[in-house]
Amino acid sequence: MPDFDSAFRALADPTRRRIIELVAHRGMTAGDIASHFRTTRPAVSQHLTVLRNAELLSERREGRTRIYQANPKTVDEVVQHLQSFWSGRLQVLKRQAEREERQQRDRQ
Amino acid sequence: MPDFDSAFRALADPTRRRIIELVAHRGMTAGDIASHFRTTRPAVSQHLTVLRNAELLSERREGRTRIYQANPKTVDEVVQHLQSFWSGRLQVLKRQAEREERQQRDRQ
DNA sequence: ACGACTTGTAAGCTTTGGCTTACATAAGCG
DNA sequence: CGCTTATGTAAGCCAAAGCTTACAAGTCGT
Repeated sequence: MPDFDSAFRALADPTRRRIIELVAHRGMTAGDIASHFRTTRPAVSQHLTVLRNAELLSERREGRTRIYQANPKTVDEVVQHLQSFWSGRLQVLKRQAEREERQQRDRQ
Repeated sequence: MPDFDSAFRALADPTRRRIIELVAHRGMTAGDIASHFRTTRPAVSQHLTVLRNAELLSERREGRTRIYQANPKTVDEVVQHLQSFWSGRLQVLKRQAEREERQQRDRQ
């Protein structure tokens, strides 16, 4: 079970979100990931630490490189948690909002 | 279309996430919301501003009160965006991870 | 053992973020 | 018109976060 607090905090940074997208499909080495950004390599390394602590990425060592890959289970749980905010009322409220929007449009 | 950056940043704070849960079902006045927290009312008011700017809440004025309610459309879009990180590979990777976990368990 | 390569960590700086107190604004009520 | 109620805004403070440079720690090849 992930810590939602650290997960949401990790997702707050745009660089970290881009990192997750990068390694969603396949694993990549730390240096390879860093090369996709303008910031320095240590900065990216720190982002990787944050993402790993949030269990959004998994790390495996291979020779002298470290390979990072997204941890789909955690992201999935974050999505589930976000959806549970609405506890099934999402659809209801959405329809309600659309209805109100329609009424407002029709009034004009 | 919401600004994902401000939305994710808004969700990074635990108090703000609790606020969203509070007003997911029904609208509540600013003071009513603030009474659910230990922090001062102005602090909560600032959180409400952040959430409104991220379009996660909608505000309507009623007399001398302001009523806040979650904006399901934006939350929904954030969820969609998170899921799109995986572009359909979520299930694949999840099964893969579970398979690896099983293998690792069986090895012990 | 040595040198190059890959990566993480420490220290320090600057910006951002959240909190508090004090003040401003605006609506309702007598 | 004052007075109260409901709320937002401004100023200032402190902690957290992100960046950079410098350094440490493994790993591979010769």
